[in-house]
Amino acid sequence: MATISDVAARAGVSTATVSRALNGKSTVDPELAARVAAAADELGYRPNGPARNLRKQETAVLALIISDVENPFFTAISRGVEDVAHAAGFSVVLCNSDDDPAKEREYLDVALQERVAGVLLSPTGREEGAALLRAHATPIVALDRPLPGGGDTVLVNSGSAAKNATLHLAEQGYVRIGCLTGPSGMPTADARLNGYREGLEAAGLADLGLVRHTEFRAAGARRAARQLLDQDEPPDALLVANNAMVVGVLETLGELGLRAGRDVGVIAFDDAPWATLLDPPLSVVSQPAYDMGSLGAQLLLRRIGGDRGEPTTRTLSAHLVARGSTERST
Amino acid sequence: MATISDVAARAGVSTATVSRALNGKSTVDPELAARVAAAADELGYRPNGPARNLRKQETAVLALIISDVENPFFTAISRGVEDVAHAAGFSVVLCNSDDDPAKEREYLDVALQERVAGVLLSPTGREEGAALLRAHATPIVALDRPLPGGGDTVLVNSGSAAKNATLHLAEQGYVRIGCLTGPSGMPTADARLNGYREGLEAAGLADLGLVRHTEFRAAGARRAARQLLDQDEPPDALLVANNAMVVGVLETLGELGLRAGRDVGVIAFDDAPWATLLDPPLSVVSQPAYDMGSLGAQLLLRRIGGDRGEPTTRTLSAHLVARGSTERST
DNA sequence: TTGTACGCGTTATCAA
DNA sequence: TTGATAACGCGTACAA
Repeated sequence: MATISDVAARAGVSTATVSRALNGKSTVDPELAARVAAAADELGYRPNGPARNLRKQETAVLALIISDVENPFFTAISRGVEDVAHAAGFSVVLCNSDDDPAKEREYLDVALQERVAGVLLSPTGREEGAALLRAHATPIVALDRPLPGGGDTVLVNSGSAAKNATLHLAEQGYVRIGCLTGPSGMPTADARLNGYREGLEAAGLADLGLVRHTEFRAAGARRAARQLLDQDEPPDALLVANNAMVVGVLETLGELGLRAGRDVGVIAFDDAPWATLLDPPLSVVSQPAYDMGSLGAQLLLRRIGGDRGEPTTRTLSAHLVARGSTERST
Repeated sequence: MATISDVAARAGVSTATVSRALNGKSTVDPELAARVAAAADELGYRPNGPARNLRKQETAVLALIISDVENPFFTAISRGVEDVAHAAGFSVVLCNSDDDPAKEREYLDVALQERVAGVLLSPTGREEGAALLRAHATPIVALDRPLPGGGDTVLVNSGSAAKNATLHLAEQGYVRIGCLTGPSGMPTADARLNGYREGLEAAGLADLGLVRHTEFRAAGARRAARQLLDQDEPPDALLVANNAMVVGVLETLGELGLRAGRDVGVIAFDDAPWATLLDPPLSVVSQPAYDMGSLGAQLLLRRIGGDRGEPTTRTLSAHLVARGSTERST
């Protein structure tokens, strides 16, 4: 592949002039610049990225470490990140941690090694990973979940949204409200559970212990829902902590011949295009995932740009979308 | 950040020895190797990726250029790619082309500039992009859509799957079968349309011109479905070319008070977790997206490994999953 | 305004 | 087995 000296030779100038011309420095004779441009074009010259990165001691690459691209919540985040990054001339390397601390750590190592300009991380839990990055002065922004040691963070008010959702269920007349949340120890799972409990209390409802922890997936939720609903005194409503899980819950309802809304109130985190297609339509807590991604990327780019201000935490608002699955009369 | 010479100084050896020790060359005294490892550990040393890439004239990075990560079909592909790449020690940079040739071209430029080891591309259409890569000897694998100039490709038999889906509708007693497909000129859209026409013919049904082209999104499909169904002689069944579009179609059915299956048979490309939650459950043509990704990555890695064999095209099979939305009696 | 020459951090070659 | 040294391709300080 053609190098800068090939271009220089062809244009009859020095490599320095080529570099200057191609990088748009003003201090270059227009005629020479034209010759250089022509030569570069003819040779199909592309600056060698690694060489340039080495020389400049910086890259235009962001690492985005999330649990799973197949989760619509995270794909929306990643789309927000990508759009902002791309507009600023940055590339994004995407990493699936599968919520596995070891995998997360591994990707952080790669990010460090490749000298990425910054990292967007949805932390699996209590990490020493954060310290790792800080020690190497690589800017980092936490998404969706806080970073143990602090730092720039973009969150959603999961807890209060869960509380509101619980209150909404209570207002609709449900009295035995249960909750399916994620693995205990995972911040979002815990926040939603706490919000749920606050909601029960605020509504004056007793906590009947109708709670199950499971991984954030349909299969686990299916089992958990089955357990809860097979009890002697089953819940008459469920707050479900994410989109994948509610699929399992609704399947289980179907198997048991129960109808969402009428028999069991259902509300879940994360809206989806298909939520309105269900019968009854699914009530949800809609999270601004795309905005989280784009805001996080903006924060990160500011740091990369040299901002040394205090760490900021931005908390975005989820909002409740009431549909038929939380109406008894449905 | 610590460099290799820092480590060398601390361990009291030369940089060459450090390099050898850290890269596990056998020709290094165990005791020295231990000293090096200790020094590297104490300094928190990470080899400088760009420097190494420059020196080795190769990177362990794959570029994946798809139209949109928010499309579940492509996220499944990207997950397949990522898993295989990661297992082989490669990173993946993810790019959303939005089916815009200009954006695709831009990303190809970046990929070339960063000297990625290879590219996985879902081509927007008739490209000169392929030629670009070939000219620079960067291995490329086309996913889901063929590359104009040929080359390694992983496809799905969209066309025959569409034909089967059409035959299935005909067998179920539908006689005025329409088709909503993607933009004309896009290979998958055209293949599905052609398959649909073959299906009509094989079933002995007249082609009534019940075809609409739209972008692969819900909004376009909504308008198109409305147009078709508002006709004097509307279709009694629809073959829909993807998952996002069928959301628009089903919404439109709902607005018009029509029931899938009973009033209008519906079958769409791409299965989804929520397809069975609908009433009636949605019949689909299920595509092996994850496998496409992982197979594509394997093909690419083989090329990167130096395989100079003939270009291969692998065509995977989609399969029909009949559910309630293609049953008149539902 | 242009050119020469150095160094970014590694790995690979060659002698020792 | 080890060390000195030369690249890899680029950007930039300095000299012209």
